Amino acid sequence: MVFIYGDLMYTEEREKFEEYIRSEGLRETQQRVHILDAFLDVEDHVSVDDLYRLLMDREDRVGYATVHRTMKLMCDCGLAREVRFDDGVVRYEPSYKHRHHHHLVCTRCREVIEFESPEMDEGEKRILKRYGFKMESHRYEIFGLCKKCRQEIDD
Amino acid sequence: MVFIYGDLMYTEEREKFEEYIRSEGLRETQQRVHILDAFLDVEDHVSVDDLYRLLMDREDRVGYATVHRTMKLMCDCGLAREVRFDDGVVRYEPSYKHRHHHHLVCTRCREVIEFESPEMDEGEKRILKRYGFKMESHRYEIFGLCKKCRQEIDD
DNA sequence: CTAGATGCAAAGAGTTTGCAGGCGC
DNA sequence: GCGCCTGCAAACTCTTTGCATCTAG
Repeated sequence: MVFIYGDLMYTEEREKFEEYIRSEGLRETQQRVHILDAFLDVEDHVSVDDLYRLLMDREDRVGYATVHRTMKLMCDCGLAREVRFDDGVVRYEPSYKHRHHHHLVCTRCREVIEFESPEMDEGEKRILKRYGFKMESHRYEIFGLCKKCRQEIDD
Repeated sequence: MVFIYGDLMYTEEREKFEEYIRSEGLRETQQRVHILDAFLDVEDHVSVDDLYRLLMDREDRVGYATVHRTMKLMCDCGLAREVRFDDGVVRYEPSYKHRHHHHLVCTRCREVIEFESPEMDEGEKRILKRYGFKMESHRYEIFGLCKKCRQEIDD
């Protein structure tokens, strides 16, 4: 995907964002736009700190608290989704048009691989039925060594 | 299970603990024993704060930091396991002789139901193979409404 | 006796909040 | 211009650490 800095890309996401802003009577501020752009550029699981640094590098000045507040807003409008791995830091991943998936997290190089598994979704349905549980969200994370790290360790 | 306060129960766990203490050249202090007993009594997913309060109620005086340090120790010796749900607090669950399982977490009453699912374990194996990933640990959590809460909401 | 353990308090790390001033609309 | 938003700093929450003191072995 070609990287274009600024407002040219992510038309659909921008529309969804603006629609939400309008429907809630909120305001489309420069900061919110910059944070959204940065978030969509990254295509990864980013912490508030990651985003803040990126924005500083781009000289889009924002406060730390604003990044926090804005990412919550992005979750509310369906563009982002919270993810927590095992280090106690909240990360965000794109949610719009991203199917729900799970994660393989390498404990050595910290790479995150996303996967889907229809057979596991089946198993899940059965569990929900068995316990009469109504799912709102779920997460499945496998921690361990990725292929590359396994090979490097064996050397 | 009959509740007996103090040192009479959990013989196997105590042995495992003492064996670990010995093998590492550590010390079997009153605090460690009290914390272990409290932890095993609870039979639930407890935070350090939960344990600390319980110990205060029992008038087993310990410091907050000691509970933290001791629960890490319990993880090292295989008697406890860390769990993180979606609120950023580390909880611990018994690990010894408890098969690995997953969690249904009710977002309304905070009840935690444990489940196992062989068919999902199968799916998992396939995923690991596909990505050449070596699993060290995993977790699967489903958040939503438990049966009881669903019914209460419908009323 | 003496290393390891404890308890306290202070420091960290991440997140949230209160409020004066700024800026969309 | 009104009211939401921002940025800062301070408050909060949970966890970790430094250090004098205590204690198990």
